[in-house]
Amino acid sequence: MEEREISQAVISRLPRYFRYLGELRDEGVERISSQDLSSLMHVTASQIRQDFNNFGGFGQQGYGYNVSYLYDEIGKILGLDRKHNFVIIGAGNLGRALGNYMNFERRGFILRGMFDNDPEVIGRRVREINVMPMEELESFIEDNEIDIAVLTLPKAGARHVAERLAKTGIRAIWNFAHVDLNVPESIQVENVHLSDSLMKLSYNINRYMKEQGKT
Amino acid sequence: MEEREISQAVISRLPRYFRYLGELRDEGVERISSQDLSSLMHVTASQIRQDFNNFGGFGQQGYGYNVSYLYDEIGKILGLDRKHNFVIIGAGNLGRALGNYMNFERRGFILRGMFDNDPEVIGRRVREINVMPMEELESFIEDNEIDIAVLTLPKAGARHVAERLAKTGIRAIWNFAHVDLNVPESIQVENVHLSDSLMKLSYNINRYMKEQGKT
DNA sequence: TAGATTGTTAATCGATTAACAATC
DNA sequence: TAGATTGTTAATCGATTAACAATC
Repeated sequence: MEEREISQAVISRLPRYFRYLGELRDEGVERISSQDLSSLMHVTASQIRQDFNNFGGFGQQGYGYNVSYLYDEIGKILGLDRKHNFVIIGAGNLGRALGNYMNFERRGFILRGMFDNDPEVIGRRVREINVMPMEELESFIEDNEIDIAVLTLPKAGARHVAERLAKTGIRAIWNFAHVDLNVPESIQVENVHLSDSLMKLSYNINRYMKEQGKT
Repeated sequence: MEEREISQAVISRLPRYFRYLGELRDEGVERISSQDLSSLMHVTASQIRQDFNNFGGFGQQGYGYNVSYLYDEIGKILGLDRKHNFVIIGAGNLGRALGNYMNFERRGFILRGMFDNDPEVIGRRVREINVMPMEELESFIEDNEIDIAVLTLPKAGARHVAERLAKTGIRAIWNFAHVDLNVPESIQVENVHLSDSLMKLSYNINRYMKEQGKT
């Protein structure tokens, strides 16, 4: 039924719907029309209906969408009804910050281990997790059914680690390093290139200043 | 000359070009054709030429593009030839991690201050910066020509702080909080919604598993 | 039943790719 | 000059929006 290939443009919008529906649900709102949701989220009602219909009809004519039901369904589509074990590779500032961030747990993402090759850092505790040496990476992944590896280390290291990961049973890499990784198709990669994001911001600051200067 | 409105799709690709060109330059590569760059970056040569031509002709027929020149030009387009002072609001794990990250400085983004309202955290040092109380935010922004505010605090706080920021001379917000901010057009907002990114990853893991199960 | 609002088809818009003339 | 490769126009593709019949 839901076999058509869904475009990544649609996928990228799902978490935002999920966020808004969660807030509506918490406020006790029971139902919402695409029209009302559209003015709340500043997107067109048409897009909302198209997006939801990629996954089958979640609404009801004349009524709209049941907030709580829709929230749950989108959660399922996003796979948030499952548990995912993850490890963090690179226990520097960013790695430790992500390790300490508890909200991922709420969504079913469970931190199982952290790795680093700096003797200074190995053995340190982040919550109840000990930072382990890189040698133990592969065996730990196998033994603990790890799905996701979070890469928070410098460029060169990231490329190398990605190659090691490609040989394990890992399913996905959440990549914070400033490189594009080259891994088999079976491993999903999601990049968070913070400096790219900052550069976009920088561009837009400049653009706005120029526009003002001109008009 | 470069007055046409450039689409955000193009802008989003610029940092990636910049990254590849920087690496080529560091490797001593002097020139590159759109064809060669295209196979390196796994995009079409046509797209590369279209993208660059949004900003005027950077290449030369029969020759290609001068790597170092193109790198500099894209840097300028992104506004990386200027200095931007920034503050971090929310000195939790993520805020401190970003504060400690030195690479932003290399691109002209200079950390000037950090703020929090938790007495536990106020006064702590991150590099040479003292975490200040929230009361001092507005005056500090005025006195130190702050361009960018990085928001690394919980939802509710973020919305409130964004309102306060809207009344200052700030130019941009780099928003790590899981809310959409409502600020005047004159303030550029770039969102880094980490949990959205993680959900996308989760979706793609699931999708791949389903595809495998079927075929 | 009448009114509301979805699900879905058709129209539009924008972004990507292909093709090729211009030119170094 | 001949070959290479850009800059740019035209064609295609995909995503968004509009419109409306289906239906609760």
